[in-house]
Amino acid sequence: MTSSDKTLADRTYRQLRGDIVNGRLAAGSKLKLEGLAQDYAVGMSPLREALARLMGDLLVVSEGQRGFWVAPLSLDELDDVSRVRALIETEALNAAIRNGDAEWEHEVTAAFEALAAVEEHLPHTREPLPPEQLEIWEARNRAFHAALVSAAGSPMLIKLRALLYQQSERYRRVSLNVSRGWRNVHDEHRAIYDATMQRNALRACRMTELHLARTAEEVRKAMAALSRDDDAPGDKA
Amino acid sequence: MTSSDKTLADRTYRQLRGDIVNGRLAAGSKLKLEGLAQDYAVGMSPLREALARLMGDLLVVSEGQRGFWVAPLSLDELDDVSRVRALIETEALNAAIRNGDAEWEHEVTAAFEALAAVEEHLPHTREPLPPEQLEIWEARNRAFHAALVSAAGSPMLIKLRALLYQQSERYRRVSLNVSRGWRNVHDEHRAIYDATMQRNALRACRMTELHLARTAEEVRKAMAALSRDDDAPGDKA
DNA sequence: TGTCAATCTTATTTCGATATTTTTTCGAAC
DNA sequence: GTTCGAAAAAATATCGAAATAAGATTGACA
Repeated sequence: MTSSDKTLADRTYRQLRGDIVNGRLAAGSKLKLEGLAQDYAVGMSPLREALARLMGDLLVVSEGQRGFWVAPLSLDELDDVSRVRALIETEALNAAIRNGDAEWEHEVTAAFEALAAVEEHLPHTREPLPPEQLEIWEARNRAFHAALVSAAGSPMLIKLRALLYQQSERYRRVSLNVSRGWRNVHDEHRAIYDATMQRNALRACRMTELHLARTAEEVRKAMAALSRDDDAPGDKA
Repeated sequence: MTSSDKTLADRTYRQLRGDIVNGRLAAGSKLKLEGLAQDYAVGMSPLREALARLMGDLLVVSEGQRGFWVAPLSLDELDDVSRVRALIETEALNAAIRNGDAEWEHEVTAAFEALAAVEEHLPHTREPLPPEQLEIWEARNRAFHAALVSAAGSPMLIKLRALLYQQSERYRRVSLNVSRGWRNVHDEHRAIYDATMQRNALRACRMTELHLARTAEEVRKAMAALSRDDDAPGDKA
């Protein structure tokens, strides 16, 4: 859509990726090729190509002659992803604080202010965020975290960080659908931003770890609640 | 071939991956689809699927309607990959030393001894290793490093480690074709092994870092020599 | 020398044929 | 009457080949 969609396979890859990350395609569900080909209006070849690429992003799994599934989510994997993400993200942030120049500071500031504009009047109530505002917040949150590490000077670190961020985002979306309102995520972002601008790498990394750990904890609660609901689905059969 | 080749796309993926990692398909070279389809005796569909998956492994790059290339190698990327690999690998080794049980110790020991059996009568001369012995050494080196971290208890860490190992292997293969004989790589492996068995995580990680840094240094020299040769290819035009 | 158009090469995609897995049906045994 | 298993049927994944469309190249013309 927005960026380089030179081929149908490209476009389909991006669409599928979005639909998996935001949960429109449920975790663990079977991806029936014929249905997908219809929904996305493509033939088998570009579709399979897109799915093959998504395997590399750890968003899709496949089994021999049996087809493709959306990669499942689990509490164990949530822990795993969160911990590895903290490792990568702090390493990258540390490097960025060492290497970042004035332009980087400017970009981080712009990203932070854009994010702050959304976060400052976030509902403290327990009503769920309207979908389109959620999309805006997701986009700016992603942009802020990406901007922070953009000066790390390590393409590999940045690639891995993006991979792990995307994994985390899948989990986070689960919790946002169940969430009892927003914790003070904005304060956490501000703490990271301030420490970064002061070039206090140690503090910036600690704040990042805290931020990731709290997010993971929130997701963990939401997922635990969900799986309890699955076990005891109430009255309706 | 050996493992799960349930589909043609699978087999082609593995074959291509091997041919890229061991350098049979040169870094940066164009992957002409028709030619590959002939060489690997497959149609377009499985071939493209395999290439799409290789993009996720960072072994292949593609550009819009222009096709596929073997991902290029560069000195900058070598540094980048080596550093990130050290980060991931030490983190994983540290966790493995914390978590590893007796079975893990046994597996590591078996892998080390298999590797040692090859390394102990490695030529100290400057003759290049015969290809089939090189393959054996590569396989056992890979198995040893994989065994070390296998008890890390973090699937994600292990996945990323495998990705980075594969990247490093591409670079290492370059240097082995130019190499002036083997440095005492066996002593380095033994040092890592001994520290690991003593559950001395700090020392094991330091030895690993040293091992990776030395390997990277060797590759760097080889690549620098190669690119000098490219610039001044001698008499022949 | 630069630009445009015709042509050729190559990547991309569609579509239909084939092979595999899953489900259903039917029958026999317990 | 129920359970188990085999065989047929349906659904689905995989693959190859031909059609399409995009990009690169060449050569004529200005």
